[in-house]
Amino acid sequence: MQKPSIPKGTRDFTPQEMANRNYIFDTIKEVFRLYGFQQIETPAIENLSTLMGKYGDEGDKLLFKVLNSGDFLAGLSEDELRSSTKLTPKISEKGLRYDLTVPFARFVVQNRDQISFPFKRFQIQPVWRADRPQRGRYREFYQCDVDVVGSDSLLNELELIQIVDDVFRRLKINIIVKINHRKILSGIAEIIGQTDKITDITVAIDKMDKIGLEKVNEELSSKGISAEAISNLQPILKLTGTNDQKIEQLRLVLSDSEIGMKGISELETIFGFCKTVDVETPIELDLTLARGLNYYTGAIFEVKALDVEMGSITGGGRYDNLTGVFGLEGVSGVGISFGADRIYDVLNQLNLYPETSAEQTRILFVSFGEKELIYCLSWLKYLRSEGINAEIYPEPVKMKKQMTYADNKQIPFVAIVGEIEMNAGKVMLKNMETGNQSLVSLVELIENVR
RNA sequence: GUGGUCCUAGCUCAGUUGGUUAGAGCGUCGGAUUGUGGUUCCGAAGGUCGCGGGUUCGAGCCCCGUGUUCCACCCCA
Repeated sequence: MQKPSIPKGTRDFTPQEMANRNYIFDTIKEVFRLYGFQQIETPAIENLSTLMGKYGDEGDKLLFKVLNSGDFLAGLSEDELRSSTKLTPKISEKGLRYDLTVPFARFVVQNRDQISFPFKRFQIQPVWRADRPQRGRYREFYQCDVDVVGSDSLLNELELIQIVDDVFRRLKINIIVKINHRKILSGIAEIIGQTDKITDITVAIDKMDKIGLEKVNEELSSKGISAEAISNLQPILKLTGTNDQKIEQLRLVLSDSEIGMKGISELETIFGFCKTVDVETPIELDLTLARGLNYYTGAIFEVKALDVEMGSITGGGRYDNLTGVFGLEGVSGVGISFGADRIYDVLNQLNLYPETSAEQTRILFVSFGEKELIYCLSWLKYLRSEGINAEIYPEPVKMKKQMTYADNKQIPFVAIVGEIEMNAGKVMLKNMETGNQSLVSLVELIENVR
């Protein structure tokens, strides 16, 4: 017999774990709806043509590809069989979704006749990445995306920040929102005369936190960025002070860059909005925040948990033309993605789950024979019609066994039914916590259990 | 993709310089208790020591390969 196992980076979830996970999903959903977002779903598999080339070379490598059906090797030449880059497109035309944003862009383009803009959607589904699993990193994990497309207004950015504030307040996780702007990063590249190196620059300074200033400079240098440019970059990397102070300093440095100044003014607007509505969560302008995905064009966000060592638990930003690659130009979008599994890890480490779980059985019927089982059925039906979670132990086995079942499932009430109870038209109701029990009628039962 | 690390019962882990028949706790099942769980006591089941090869009279222990776990890099939620 083989030992069963699951693929690396995937997990099973027990009933208790699912109760905890649903607490997260339900909280997030509730907040999303509060802001007027509507749920959609898209398929787990997409055409590879939809996915490839949207996440950079690295992303393409991390896509799970699905083998074609049938004799997929038929008619292939020697040459094609030997090169995996030539072979892959021949034998696989579908892949598992890598995130929810690109499938959403596809959805918008394909269903534009049924969508009125601005379109506010949320989507909670698993995504798959052929990454090496490690702490906070899985091959299958859930993202909870909220996006607004078809509106350039920075009020959307504000609402996303409010949603973040709201969700993590409800989950009782202390966070900091880091914010940056792609146009400011572009402005910086422009000022130091390295516009073509914008990706290398952002990737390098994204690591400031992790590897420090010196190593970042080394990496910049190894990417072929001149010593002069690196030296021009230093004041920006070392920016300190409040957000307002940082913006003042940036305004000086970027005064000759039109795009940079545009970014500054957008961020100022967003900060202004946040003050207007009193967002309490700390928000920090962090120029080292770059985010890998290259489709962002405006504000970019990232959320870090303050009390736990963990990668970002939420992230997103504005992308001006995501639908362009699918043939719909001029639709701007902004969105964020809550990493449900990392949030789950944070909650587990801090043990922040609420005491009560609504998914529990309230009362278990325990019986001694076939007649008693039948007697219980109408009671069960009535309790359920009253919205009380009730179940019956389906076999009249030894009482100890049935009681243990109730105990393990932490069911607070047990109704014991034998001949005495049946003859009286009642049940013996036992409170499992106190151990007290009494003979009760149906009406009394509901009063006690509810 | 690169480097390191872990793996012994369902779970958490002991296991001496390589030496007879591999242990414990928890959990499971049965009994003490024919209509009463969470406490207690007694008993039982449960293992190809990740897998494959090698060294040896003899391998859970040493060597090689491989898978997996966790960690770091790359990248990312």
